[in-house]
Amino acid sequence: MRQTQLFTKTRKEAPADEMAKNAQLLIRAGYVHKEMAGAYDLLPLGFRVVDNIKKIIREEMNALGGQEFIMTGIQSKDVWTSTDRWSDDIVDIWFKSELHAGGQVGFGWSHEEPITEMIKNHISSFRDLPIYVYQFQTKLRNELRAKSGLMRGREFVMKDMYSYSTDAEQHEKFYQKTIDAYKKVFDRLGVGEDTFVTFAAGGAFTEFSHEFQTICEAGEDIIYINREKNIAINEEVLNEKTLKDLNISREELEQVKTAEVGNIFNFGTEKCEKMGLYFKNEKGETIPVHLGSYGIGITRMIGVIAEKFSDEKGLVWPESVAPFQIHVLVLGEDEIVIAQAEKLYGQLTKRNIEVLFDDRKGVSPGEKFSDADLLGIPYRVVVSAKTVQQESVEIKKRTSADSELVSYDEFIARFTV
RNA sequence: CGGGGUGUGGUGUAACGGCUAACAUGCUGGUUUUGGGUACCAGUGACUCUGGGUUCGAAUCCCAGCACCCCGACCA
Repeated sequence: MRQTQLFTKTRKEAPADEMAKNAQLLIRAGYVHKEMAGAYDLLPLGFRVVDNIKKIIREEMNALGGQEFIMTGIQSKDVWTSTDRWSDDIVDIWFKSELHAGGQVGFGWSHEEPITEMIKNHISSFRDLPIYVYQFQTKLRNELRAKSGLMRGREFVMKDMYSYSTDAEQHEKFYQKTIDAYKKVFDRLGVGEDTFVTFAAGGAFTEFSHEFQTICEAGEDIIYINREKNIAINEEVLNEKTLKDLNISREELEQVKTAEVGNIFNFGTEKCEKMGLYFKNEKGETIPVHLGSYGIGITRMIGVIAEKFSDEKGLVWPESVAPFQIHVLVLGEDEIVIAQAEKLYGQLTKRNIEVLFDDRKGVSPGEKFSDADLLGIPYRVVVSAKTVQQESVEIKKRTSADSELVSYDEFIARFTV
């Protein structure tokens, strides 16, 4: 994409009311625009990042046998009264509205109840199970206090997957597979090293749920980890019993601040019993379905990545999520130089390599460099009078201070998969 | 929801209760410059969040509302 066609602009200063580093950088670089507290537009650059994150998750969820679908954002009151979660006294983050035709609707903060209700139409026999479905949904939550930029919003995108299984064993098998798939996802997103499968409060049916917690100063959670034994425990369940169960002592644990980027939860048969989701087994008996839910916060993930991968100059995207792979900068307005840059840009795009081409005229080299640093695209490639003279380009990784001169052919070859 | 703070051109800031609300940045036009936000000239752009009140006079003081930020609580 040509930078002259990109409608967003960079800015030197972040809005004064934005304290969170992730929001400051993302706004300055033009990835997002703030509509109101806890609500951010995804501008073209931010949209591309979200898309890349989705692609990775989609691949891993499909590999698990997940089927992608999408549910509505508005939800009926009845569905939620069956599990007693419609009341504001019980769920305090509801956005609700009245229908002109009469009756109330809620705006989805979760889809556990509606999906289970919908699934009732499709399950009657053990032959119909298991079912794994997932969606990328915009969730609306009337948070008492939005904060930390993209990390706790009132509107955010979440991948939520649900598993419907015949029994505990079938459920457990999938649950474990999902843990592995999630690990792959976070590895691919570049945060695998710092992401821990964490024991957390489990609710009525199970003792623990599992949270995926990524070390992040801007996070809201405190967890205790032991890297060697690969154990992580949320502060909320850290007690003598937990330590004993996990066979670890308090002294072996390191306290870290984290952001919850994923959560997987076993409902057992509780919710399906409440909602009347049963099936007939081989013997013709009527049995409640086992339900599991598995979430990943997509937009929060962007915030976490921005927090973790950035420096004083700007963002530093991992290649897997970067809006573009290469940022080509043309310096000066010498016709030969511009022609060479155009030629390379054409060659790269023809090979489906994602390139942002800084073709702006009348913009000084310094400004282009600063913008490139702020945008944080993994590879910066400079085409200038100097490089053209040597029939080469200058490549610099965003993560490195050094650059190297590379011939045109080698440059193209290097990025051709 | 409890506590604290802040609302001034697009953005960041300034202005004792008193001249036409200042500066930087951005944007427009021009000259200049071309490997780290080049320099200069000329322009552009604000009912000082809203509504009341005090005062001869309010961006400035008071009250209310709204918005935003921070701390806490909350976060199946």
